[in-house]
Amino acid sequence: MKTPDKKKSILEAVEKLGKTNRFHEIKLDKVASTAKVGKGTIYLYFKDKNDLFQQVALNGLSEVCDMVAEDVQSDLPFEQKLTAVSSKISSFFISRTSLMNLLREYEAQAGLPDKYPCSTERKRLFDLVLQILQQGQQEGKVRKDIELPVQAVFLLGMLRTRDHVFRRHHMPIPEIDTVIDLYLRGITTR
Amino acid sequence: MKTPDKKKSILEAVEKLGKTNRFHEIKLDKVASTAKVGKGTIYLYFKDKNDLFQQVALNGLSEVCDMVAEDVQSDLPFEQKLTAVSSKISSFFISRTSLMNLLREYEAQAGLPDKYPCSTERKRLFDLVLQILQQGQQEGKVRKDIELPVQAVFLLGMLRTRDHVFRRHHMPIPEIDTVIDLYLRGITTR
Amino acid sequence: MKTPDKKKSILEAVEKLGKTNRFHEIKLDKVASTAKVGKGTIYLYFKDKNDLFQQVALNGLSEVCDMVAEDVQSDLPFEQKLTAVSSKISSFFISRTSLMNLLREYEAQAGLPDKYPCSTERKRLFDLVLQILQQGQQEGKVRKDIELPVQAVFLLGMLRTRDHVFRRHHMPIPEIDTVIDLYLRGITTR
Amino acid sequence: MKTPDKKKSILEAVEKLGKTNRFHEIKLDKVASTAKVGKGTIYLYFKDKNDLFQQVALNGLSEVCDMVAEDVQSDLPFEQKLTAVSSKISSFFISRTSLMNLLREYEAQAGLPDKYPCSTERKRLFDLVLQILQQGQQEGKVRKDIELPVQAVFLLGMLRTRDHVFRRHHMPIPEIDTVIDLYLRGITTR
DNA sequence: CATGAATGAGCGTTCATTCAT
DNA sequence: CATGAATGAACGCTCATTCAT
Repeated sequence: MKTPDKKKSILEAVEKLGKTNRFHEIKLDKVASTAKVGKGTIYLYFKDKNDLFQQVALNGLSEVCDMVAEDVQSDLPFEQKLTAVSSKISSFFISRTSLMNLLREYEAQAGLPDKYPCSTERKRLFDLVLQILQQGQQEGKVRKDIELPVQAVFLLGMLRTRDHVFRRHHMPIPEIDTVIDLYLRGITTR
Repeated sequence: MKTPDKKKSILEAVEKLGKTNRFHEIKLDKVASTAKVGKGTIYLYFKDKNDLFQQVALNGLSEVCDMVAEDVQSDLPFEQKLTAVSSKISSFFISRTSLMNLLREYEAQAGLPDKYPCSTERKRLFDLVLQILQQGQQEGKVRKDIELPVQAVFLLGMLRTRDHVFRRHHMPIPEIDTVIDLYLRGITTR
Repeated sequence: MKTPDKKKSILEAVEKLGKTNRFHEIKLDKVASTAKVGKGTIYLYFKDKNDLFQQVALNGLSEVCDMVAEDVQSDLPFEQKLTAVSSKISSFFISRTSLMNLLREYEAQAGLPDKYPCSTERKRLFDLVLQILQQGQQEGKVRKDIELPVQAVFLLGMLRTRDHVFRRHHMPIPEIDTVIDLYLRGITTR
Repeated sequence: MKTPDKKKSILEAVEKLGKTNRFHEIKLDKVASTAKVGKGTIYLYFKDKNDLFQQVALNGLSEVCDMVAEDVQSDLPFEQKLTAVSSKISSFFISRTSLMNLLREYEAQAGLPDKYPCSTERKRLFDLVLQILQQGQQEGKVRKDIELPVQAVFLLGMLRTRDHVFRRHHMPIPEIDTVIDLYLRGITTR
């Protein structure tokens, strides 16, 4: 096994364990044995437990961002692009729930507002969404009386809601088209 | 100091400490000293740490539910009632961010879907929101092509987003009217 | 309930609880509730937990001593007296196993050799047995080549063995006559 | 210091501390410092405090059993074999009083009759003694009117008495020959 | 580089004891 | 006298981190 493989298998082990445990309940002993790596090895690649977990979260976020970035570049019309990107983000959230939980746990803590590396990646995703909305606005399809960043935040919020809340309460997850429809047109009858 | 005061001050201490720490980082020693109570006293009123934290969360939820329940009974028209209730929920979320974090930490853990008491209270809040949307539908103001529970979930999701995301990213929190406007009419221009 | 009753019911509670628990596992909370007495009341009659338990043991020992003392005064011939007394001691041991366990737990600890009050009572029992053996020696029935105190110790030892070991290993308890027969004549064929 | 040494020094530390304290009074902190070992190290070799103490007791018992087993195989005549073995058992008891106290504390607790590993070792010692008595019976030297197991129990009982009672009451410990003599011939004059 | 035995600070929890009522 | 709510010292155990190999 080559060196960088060890780092990777450690990161994967954490995410895997996250599927069945709250993150702060994961023990490094378990991570090491799951990754089939000595416990000391973890400290070769990560400063400490916090750093390890942060990198897990960061890795995941980067992955979505990269995927989404491609779509944003395409020259689809606004609605289609919005739907395509939202679908990607949301299914990523859903398939890697544990990772999103980790992120949430980390961000729940008070301190770390800017200094911490996930923010940068978060910002990148946010900017990508913003770009789409700007395109929509240029196409005259998006409201101008509400600031775009606010609108962007709520799109991401709805996608996260789709990912988390329904499953938690044993409700069927709505189609992504339904979500986008709600986002675009609201709940009001026409 | 009489008995119920001690229990209350313990609950308050936890919530206070939650403002500056992730909940699983709160030490009972600190809770005791913050509440100005002996460490053993905690165990007079709570089975263990988990029980204590669960009661903190439950208490908070019940409080919102009670507040909201009143408004739901009023005979305001749909939009006004929706705004009023949303405002209450959201400002409660905002003023007790630490408590919502606690709730989230608890719900992030795998098991405990129904058995745990917060679910009941959560459901109550959900049902209250649902009632309002039903009224809206009877007034012909709410879409019928999307199931009401789905719409209810997203309202609560947006309120939570308002509470959490903006502050985390140092963006100004949008007015509750803006949020409701987005929720009602979506981002699309008319 | 008159005052001295409280003390008595506390003592009884301890002995009762000793039937199902090792003594050092008994909590004063449980003692108080078993005795139907406030927890503070225990400290009205006993200096502390140690004192309480010591008095329980002492009480029990005194009881046997008193019972045995009567028989020792009787003018039965040696063997009969020996059997009668042994029977009394042993059945007392058996019926109050928990109390004997307490005594054993207390005496297992290093310090307390003389100063502690049970020794006196122990000595009294020992002296009573010694008296019987002296009578036996006067009647010419007891060996003179082995010191009487040694013989006395082993009689008590055998009675304690009868009480404890057999039950612990699920063996039928031998008749007291068998025990005395072994004690008097040994295991050798004639 | 290599691995098995650590386990051994922990076991020895417990036994050493047992000489001056009742066993349930021994704190793991003290065990660790006495063994010159980190507190956590104890948990590398033992499941918990109970397991540690049980292994201490078990170890000791096994040791006597092994020693005694040799002698039982020898082809000495009955009385000599009995004396030799008894001497070994008793001096072991005496030199490891603390360990026997531990055993007693463990066996004093209610449940655990068979399930717990010391029972097996106890049984082994018992069986060895039984073998000697059987030999004695074959040589026509041991009574047949009393069941051998009963006789075996009382031999062990007397040895334990020799170990414990005399020292506790500051009496000189009788010679092992005296004890065996009493056991073989009883207290009666011939 | 890689390991995992060893560590010990730190936590949740218990329970004998106190004292205001 | 009697109570039991309140206390906090003390314990068993965990687990992130280190370091000798």
